[in-house]
Amino acid sequence: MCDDEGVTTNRPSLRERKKEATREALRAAALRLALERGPANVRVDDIAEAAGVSPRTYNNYFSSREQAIVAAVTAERASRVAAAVAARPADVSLADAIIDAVVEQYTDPGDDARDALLMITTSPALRACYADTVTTIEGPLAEAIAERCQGMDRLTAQVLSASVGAAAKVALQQWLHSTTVPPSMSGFVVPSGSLPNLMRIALMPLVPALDAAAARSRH
Amino acid sequence: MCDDEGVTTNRPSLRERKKEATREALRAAALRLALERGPANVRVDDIAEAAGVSPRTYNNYFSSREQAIVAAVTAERASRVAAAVAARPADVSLADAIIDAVVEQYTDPGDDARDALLMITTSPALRACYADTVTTIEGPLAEAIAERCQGMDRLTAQVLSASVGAAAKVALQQWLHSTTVPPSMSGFVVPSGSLPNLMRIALMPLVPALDAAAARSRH
DNA sequence: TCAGATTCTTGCGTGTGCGCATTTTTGCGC
DNA sequence: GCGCAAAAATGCGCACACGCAAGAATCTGA
Repeated sequence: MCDDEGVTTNRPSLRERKKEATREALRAAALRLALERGPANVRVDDIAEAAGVSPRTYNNYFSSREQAIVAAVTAERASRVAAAVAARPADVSLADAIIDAVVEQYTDPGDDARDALLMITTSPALRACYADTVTTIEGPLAEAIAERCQGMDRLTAQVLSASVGAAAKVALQQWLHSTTVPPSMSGFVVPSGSLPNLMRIALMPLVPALDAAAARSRH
Repeated sequence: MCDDEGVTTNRPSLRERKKEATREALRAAALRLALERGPANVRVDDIAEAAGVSPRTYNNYFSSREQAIVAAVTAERASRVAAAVAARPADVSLADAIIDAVVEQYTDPGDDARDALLMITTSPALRACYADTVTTIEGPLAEAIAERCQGMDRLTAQVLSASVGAAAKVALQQWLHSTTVPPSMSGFVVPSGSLPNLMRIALMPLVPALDAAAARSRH
């Protein structure tokens, strides 16, 4: 009786909901503890305990200690990039759609993630882990590209999305590096400024490739 | 007396020679043991002992257990790619120079590395580690690109080399995946054939970007 | 030749990643 | 409601990555 399921919620079967709940709990706990005590003073046991699960379970969700912390900030960036690309009207070029979508995800989060970013930039281990998260967009982005350019073969879509991810990673590393070595050497260029700007500049060299592939896909 | 040093050998100061020697010893020992017993039955202690160093020293050279094994095959691929790009005459396009140089490094090694590759494709952990080695070319390749196109800014060179690395990685993963799932599903495309062919195809979408950047660098 | 400064090696201890087998939870058909 | 299959959580144990500090080897300059 009182079996109210599937009416308002369409798919997430209870099992997947709990799964996502614990994942979220781990993310939140990891971020909170890391902000409180500093990243170095947080053991996985602490995170697991704070999330109310076994330490072993933690590694069923995250394969490294830092992953949970950065995941709290990264979360569903990948799917949002893909969705943003798909949401762009069909008359804007593929390159513009992708660049805007990617840059959009890295514009000042403003909210509480501000100090989290600061912490990430401080810890080398977190920096590396954070830079690696850009590669997660490659899968969904490849799908979005293939969806937008019907004639394009799968491999090209994958290569393009991987290149976009690589460019974004370069920009991210450049930005992380510039923020950590403020006034010392590196006296040559570093016109960085804001991350969105830097990322937009980094993606520029790929525009010809995206345009050509898009044109080719339309015969 | 009888101090015969520095005459024939120009620089590698004893210290660096020993360093490279132990690194090579670790590579060789790792590969040999992995081929004999299978990758799963090799502990880092075994490799260290076979190379005549402490287990702790192993991690001063390689940060993961698989790294030493794949390093035996990968070795100096990165510097050879850069050298190959630099060696191409100045009248061939940047895109052709890079594609030929990259593809060249992944053409059938033929020699004893043949069965090593087979072993790598068999073990998932080694596959992942092997796919990651392509990113090592990005640094040297970026330098080679910047060297060839003097007017190009550093960031563009980095983005292009990172994109090339990403494309190569996609090709490699596709190839590794195709060789492990021979007759099952995946019934749609997979025109792979040989790795060099696949890699050449994967790099094609980047040609417009490379051409445009090269043209722009020459004003 | 020798003393001091680098750099590499090593042992130790801690925290981590993960395979495996077991127990608990969830989903589903009756 | 009930029992069974699938999947997740857990406990256990081993091997690994790495920081730290002491010791040995190498480089430097006099």
